[in-house]
Amino acid sequence: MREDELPAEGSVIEEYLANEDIVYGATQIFDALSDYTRFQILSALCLESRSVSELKDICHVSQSAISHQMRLLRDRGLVFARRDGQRVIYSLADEHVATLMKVGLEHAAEAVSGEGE
Amino acid sequence: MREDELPAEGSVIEEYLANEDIVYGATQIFDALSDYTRFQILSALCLESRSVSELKDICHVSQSAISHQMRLLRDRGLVFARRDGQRVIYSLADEHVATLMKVGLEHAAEAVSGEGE
DNA sequence: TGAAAATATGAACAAATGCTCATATATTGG
DNA sequence: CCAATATATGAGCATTTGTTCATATTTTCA
Repeated sequence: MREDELPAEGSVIEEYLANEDIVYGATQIFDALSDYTRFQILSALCLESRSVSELKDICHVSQSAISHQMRLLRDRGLVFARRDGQRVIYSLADEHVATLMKVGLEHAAEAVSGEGE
Repeated sequence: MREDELPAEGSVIEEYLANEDIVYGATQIFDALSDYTRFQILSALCLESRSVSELKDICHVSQSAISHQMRLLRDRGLVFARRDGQRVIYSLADEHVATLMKVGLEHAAEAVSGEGE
């Protein structure tokens, strides 16, 4: 089916919701974004690629903690690593991440500003 | 500042990222979407409002499990409850949720279809 | 009023999570 | 080759999480 042809009935989203693997996969990317450290890592990588030690400075956690988190993010296909001498440079591997973070931040910004209502 | 006036420099997103409360709030909404049961609940509520027992049937978990999850979602402002006789009807309270789920599902759908590469 | 139906809540518990600490591995320059 | 630097990994641990079980609360209807 060509991309500009819309299905006669039912939405693509509902098709996705009916697929257990896809739903589970969706929860996995949200899980990746649900931890403060990982969110900081991914937001830093949205702007530019970074080494482990740079990420450690940005997130104010130990080198080991960063490495453990990078493994998780690598395993889930959200970042990829490339070696540059002694350093390992991580980059964002998924274009959806930036979109998600943007919407999540907008949600939170509204919630924070509208706190005293 | 009027909404259609853009700031002279820097992006809104970077402003949000500099605000700890906003970043934490963002991780909280992702956390809500990171559990399979909660994701099912919220996706059901995207389509229409539902009672606890309806959600229990949709998610195949106990009534108690649903109630506990609804409390969490209520506390985070993602759903609101209205009583209708013996039933309590839950509705989606946040328009960002649907957007996030859509992007998350699209991400997962690509990951699933592109598994054998 | 009292039983039935729907929902909420608290305690308890197993599983998952994110960190630290110690140590292993990899790369570079002298 | 060796020391220094950067990163990865495994074990251990405290905390968090999602569920179940039992029970409380709320509402309706006979």
